[in-house]
This record gives sequence, C-alpha cells and structure tokens, in this order.
Amino acid sequence: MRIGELAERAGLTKDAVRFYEKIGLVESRRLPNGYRDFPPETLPWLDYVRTAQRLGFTLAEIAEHGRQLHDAPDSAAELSALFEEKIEVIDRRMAQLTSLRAELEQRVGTGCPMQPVGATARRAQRPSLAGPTPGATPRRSTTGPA
Amino acid sequence: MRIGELAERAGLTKDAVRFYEKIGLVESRRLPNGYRDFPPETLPWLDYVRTAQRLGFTLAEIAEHGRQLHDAPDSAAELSALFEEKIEVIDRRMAQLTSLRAELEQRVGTGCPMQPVGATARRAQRPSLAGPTPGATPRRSTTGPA
DNA sequence: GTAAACAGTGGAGTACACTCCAACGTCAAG
DNA sequence: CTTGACGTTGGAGTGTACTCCACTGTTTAC
Repeated sequence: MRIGELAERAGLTKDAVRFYEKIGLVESRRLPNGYRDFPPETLPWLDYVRTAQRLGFTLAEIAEHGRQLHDAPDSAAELSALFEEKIEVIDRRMAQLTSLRAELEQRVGTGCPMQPVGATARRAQRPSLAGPTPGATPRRSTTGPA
Repeated sequence: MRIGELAERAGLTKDAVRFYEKIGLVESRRLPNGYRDFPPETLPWLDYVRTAQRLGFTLAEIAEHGRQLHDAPDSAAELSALFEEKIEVIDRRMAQLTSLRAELEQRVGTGCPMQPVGATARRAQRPSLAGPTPGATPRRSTTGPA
C-alpha cells in the first residue's frame, strides 16, 4: 500500500505518515521507484496508535510498544499490564469528571464557582493562543500524575 | 500574595505563573515596587485550572471559561446555561473514555494488540482484531473537548 | 507529449505549555 | 554597605506532534 491510500484509510495526512516513519512508529519497504510500500498490517497498527495516543501515550512511547512487541512478541502480557495501568488512569479520570460534573450541577443556580480572571473586567486581544490542537501533553513533575 | 508564595502553594513555577498571567489565565495588581500581588482566590482558581487541564481543556479554553464566568456573574440563567454546556462537554468526554476503556479492555483480553512496526520481518501470527473501526476520522482527529 | 495525480526530499513554521537565562531592581538582615 | 533572597523584564529554547512549502521525480491518462 502506498502512502496516499494508507493516509486516507487511516485518516491521516501523508505528512503525518512520513513523520510517523521518521520517528520509527511505522515502517515501509521501498518500491523500485522509491515510493514507500506499507504492509496492510499498518492500518490496524495505526488504529492502535490512535487509541494509545488518546490514552495519553506519546508517540515515542507507542513506538516503544511496537518495538517491544516486535522484539519479544510474547511480551504481550507486559503490554497488557501497561494497558491495565492506563485503564486505571481512565477510571480515575472518569471519577474526576463525575465529581466535576456533580460540582458543576450543584453550582447551576448558585454563584460563580471560584475567582477566575477578570476582577477588572477586560476583553481584549491577548497573545494568540486560540485554536484546538491537542498535541502536546504537558508533563508536570511537581505533582504526581493522578 | 506575591508570586513566590503563590507558585509554591499552587505547585507551579514562578515562570509558569507569569506565563499564566500573560495569557490572561490569572490576574494580579501591582505593589508600589512593581511586584505582583495576587488575591487569595487565585489559589482555588489555579486548583480548578489544574483540574480542567487534566480533563483535557487547553489553557486558552480555561481562560475563556473564566472570562465567561466572570462576564455573566449576575445572570443566573446565563450562568446555568454555561454550566449545562460544560456538563455536556464532560458527558461527551466521559462517553469517549468509556468507549476507549472498552476498546482497551478488549485488546488486553486478546493479548497482542496490533501488528506493530517491523511486522514485515516477523511472523504474522495474529490477524487484525481491530474492533470497532473508527473509520474516517477527518483530518487531524481532535482529541480536545467540544 | 503533456497534464494530472501521485510520490520523494529537506527544511521551515505552528501551536501549546512551559522553562531557562541574562540583566537588572527591591528589600530586610547583618 | 554588602549580601542574598526575592522580584522584574524580554527573549530564546524545549518537546510534542504535526503541517506547509518548494522543488523534483514517477506514473497514468489522454
């Protein structure tokens, strides 16, 4: 499969696929003309990549998963452990959401939740910072990732 | 409260606090000597900021929430609407997490999640078990809320 | 033969959320 | 009066994950 088809079927841009290859997340052989040729397994793999990404793994970590699986296909158990860990993270996050939701629901009808910005109300332009771009996972060392 | 104390008590660096101020996430008045002076409410606000951040909101979005909350402090109806809106966001997010968890659990149960990188050179033992194919996620699958 | 569609490369740019640094001002203690 | 902790600013750098661009080569259709 060439890059265009792969990208379309995976819901990625070609640039993203090339980027993934650059960081070792996917591999391809080359056709005689130099074009990349991806094996069909790349598709479910990219599906996995997306899932793992949504779970908060970085691409580097996911690439590491791939290498682990490749180097020791029987280490799937270890990976499962990783996944179970991530499930715990999800459960914690959902618990947080639940409590936040309750908190908000409680405040529907009461007052301002806490002092946000704007004690001196202003609405003007500020450093750009506007668009939704998930990308960067902020890592904080001070407080343990709950 | 000056920046050092705030930063320490909030578990942030002073640089981070200044950055937050720059993007309009917090505000301060200035002491005669030019030092920032933060009101004590900034602490619970930063607590909220961290929570919202962990839930996947960007700082820009959180700042926007703060501004919205502050701009409509007397309209209980608007405020309620805003909270309802946020609750909806949370519910969507929880639904996402729920399906993610299910997907993940499925992968754990079946062992090897996917053919990773390098599958070309190795055995192709387990066929794809892609689960619910998300199919055509439009370009740059937005992981963010909303 | 030419155009369109596809592929390749390298490099720059973007967005977010910081982080670090240099150079300097402020203030209380010794 | 110096020292040191604390504060200020502007600007540069970092890491993640792309995205865009210019330019070039390949393949397919007419």
